[in-house]
Amino acid sequence: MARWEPDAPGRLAQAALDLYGERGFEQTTVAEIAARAGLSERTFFRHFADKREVLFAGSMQELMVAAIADAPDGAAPIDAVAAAVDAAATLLQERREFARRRQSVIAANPGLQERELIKLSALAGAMAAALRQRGVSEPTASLSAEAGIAVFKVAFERWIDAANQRPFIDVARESLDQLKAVTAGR
Amino acid sequence: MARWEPDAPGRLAQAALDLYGERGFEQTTVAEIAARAGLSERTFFRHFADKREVLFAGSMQELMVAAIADAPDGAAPIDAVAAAVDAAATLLQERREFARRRQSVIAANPGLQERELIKLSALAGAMAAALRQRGVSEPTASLSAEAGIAVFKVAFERWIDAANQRPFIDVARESLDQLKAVTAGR
DNA sequence: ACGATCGATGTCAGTGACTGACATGAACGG
DNA sequence: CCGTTCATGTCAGTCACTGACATCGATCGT
Repeated sequence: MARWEPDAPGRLAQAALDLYGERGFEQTTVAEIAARAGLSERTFFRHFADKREVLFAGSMQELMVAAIADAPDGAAPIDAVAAAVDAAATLLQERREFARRRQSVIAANPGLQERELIKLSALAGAMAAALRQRGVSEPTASLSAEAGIAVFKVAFERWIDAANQRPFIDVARESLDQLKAVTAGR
Repeated sequence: MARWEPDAPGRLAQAALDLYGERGFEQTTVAEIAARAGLSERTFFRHFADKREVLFAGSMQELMVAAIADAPDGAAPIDAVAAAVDAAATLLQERREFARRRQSVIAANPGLQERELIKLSALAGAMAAALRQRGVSEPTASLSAEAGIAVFKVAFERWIDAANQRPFIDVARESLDQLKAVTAGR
């Protein structure tokens, strides 16, 4: 028989998202999250570096980096980036309700927004590294990656909006076309 | 005679930058900063929302928003954004040593990087609003602003690098041209 | 001139995030 | 069967941050 209930990190993440949604992020103590997951406060901090990190455990970065690595040899940097955005869009499309709940918690708290931004920044750095791996030089690699993140952010905001039922991938592709138009001076 | 020494926020900011540079951000307590400025810990928190905020008191946002508002009527969104980046570059050029010290402290601490990112994000939001004020519609306004921030970030990193003695404004203009090339598929 | 008010500061006690040190006990390899 | 490992618990401590209340020159109205 197992000594402990399985998947402690998952239970903690679930309890945290629920409580953050019910009472708000600041009104929730780590002790409460741990109690709901049947664990001690100390164990929470063994699985997550801090109270915010529990909302950012995903694996989108690996997915997008892989998409860049797998892009066809002849693809321009911006096209490899577009493939990565497509991959992320597809992943999120499957978890739309989870994404919406999580985003509404983040939108309500500046500290969580900070964490989200640094995650996106790390993602941009990883994408730039993946581009360099393909032989793209700086600053083209960083600018391409940053452009991809900008497109992702704008598209995500439009997609998550309740009134908008279009697939993420469509919104993302449209947003990229619009960025191209903007930087072309139109 | 004045009841207190003048410019409490300025003294606190100076003491904080010095101490963060000497011992590192995490190894510095707010009590130490306040003591060096001849004030109480409580007073620190009356002037700055938290221990990080003391490094982010500048007025670059107003400057860049004004540059967008003042751009010629016929200017394309990306050109108004370019004018804003030029203005910021000129401001920072005059404070190069301060900017370098501050940046080396920020570079050493993820928490400070988070704060910097959310400041840049707020800046992007304000620039987008200034563009909308000029009649630019969404998502063009947001994408133009994000593109400007991406250029600013890349250019700043290259300019602050010790080996690089080129004026910020030159680096910034070159970076914008490179972003244009990237999104054009080159 | 003088009292009422204001505003920047100080003091103090409290909460909660996070950390380090040490203990526990089922599982697992040899 | 025994020693090690590993996920967890317990406990004490530090420090960021907050609310409540006190202080006392400066300032304003009369």
